[in-house]
Amino acid sequence: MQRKSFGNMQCPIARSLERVGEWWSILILRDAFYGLTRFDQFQKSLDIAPNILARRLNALVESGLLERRQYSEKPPRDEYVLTQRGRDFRPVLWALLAWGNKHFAPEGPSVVVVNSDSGAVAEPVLVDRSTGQPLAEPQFRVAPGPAAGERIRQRFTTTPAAGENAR
Amino acid sequence: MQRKSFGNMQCPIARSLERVGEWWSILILRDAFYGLTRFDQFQKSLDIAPNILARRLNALVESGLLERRQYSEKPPRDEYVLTQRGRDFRPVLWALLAWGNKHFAPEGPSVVVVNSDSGAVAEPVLVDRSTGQPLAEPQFRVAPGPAAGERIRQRFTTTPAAGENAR
DNA sequence: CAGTATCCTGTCCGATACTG
DNA sequence: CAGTATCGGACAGGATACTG
Repeated sequence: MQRKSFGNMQCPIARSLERVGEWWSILILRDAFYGLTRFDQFQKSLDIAPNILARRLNALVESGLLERRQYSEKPPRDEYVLTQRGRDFRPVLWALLAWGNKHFAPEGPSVVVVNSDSGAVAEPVLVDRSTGQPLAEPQFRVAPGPAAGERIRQRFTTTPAAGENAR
Repeated sequence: MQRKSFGNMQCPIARSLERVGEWWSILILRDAFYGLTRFDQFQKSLDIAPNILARRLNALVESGLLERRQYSEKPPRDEYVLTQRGRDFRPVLWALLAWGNKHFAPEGPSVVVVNSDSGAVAEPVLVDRSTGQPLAEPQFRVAPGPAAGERIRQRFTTTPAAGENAR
């Protein structure tokens, strides 16, 4: 990890982890989605050391997930807002939320996704956009894409359970 | 993180991160979904030090994501297979995959989700199971659930953009 | 208020050697 | 093959003090 390339960097999952692999990064994004934008809002919310917060915030800006925006000039003040790339991260967050609720909340969920109008609790499911089918196995699986290099292609031809899941 | 509680541990996202917060954990799960089960398969695939692999594998077993299963007795041999809890993690992985493909694959995707039968490339979208509506803002938002404690409840009443997203 | 500058610690991780 | 045992390095993260 860190800068050492990390397995096969062609893998989109590994690439994603390059940007949000640290704990705080994801929690900061969670709070950004919640509407927090200012340094000290994050700090209070997360109870994180200021230097660490600054470091993670900078990393997120460099990765293009957050954008620094000056909201005051007299005393120069910056706020951090989600970019499109950052906003696109929400499904990951909500998938994580759904998984956590299902498996690590014996007392019931403390945070849920709801319909803003009706207030009805939503149950997040991953589906294929065009067909609407739930993305479950064995109906769906991962496969090499058009830009797959040799290394990735091999994984799908030489390994024991190519396409099948471990049972 | 580590054992220091980590912000608000009632948050399902934080709880999830407790189990899969480390880089290798997620990559190991990715490979487990791919069908790998044996120690040295993971090691070769990930190019990870054996002691680290053992550590992460044990953590995953302790968290109930993987299950150790003896597949040979003469020489005792264990393999690691996904539990139900582990299999439920797939949406997170695929959301991560979709996000990586969209934002960090200028040359096009190297790995995609496909329909096993037709081979058609699927586009993962998070929707509400009962209504089928895409889980996007501002139609949907997070809200305190039935088991929300005081601290969580406060976040949704006292902060600037309760329910709204940063624009 | 929004950070920066230091110093320190924990531990994640890498490399290597060894074993049933 | 499936790990365990050690040693060391890098860095995330914590605590604290300071500044425009």
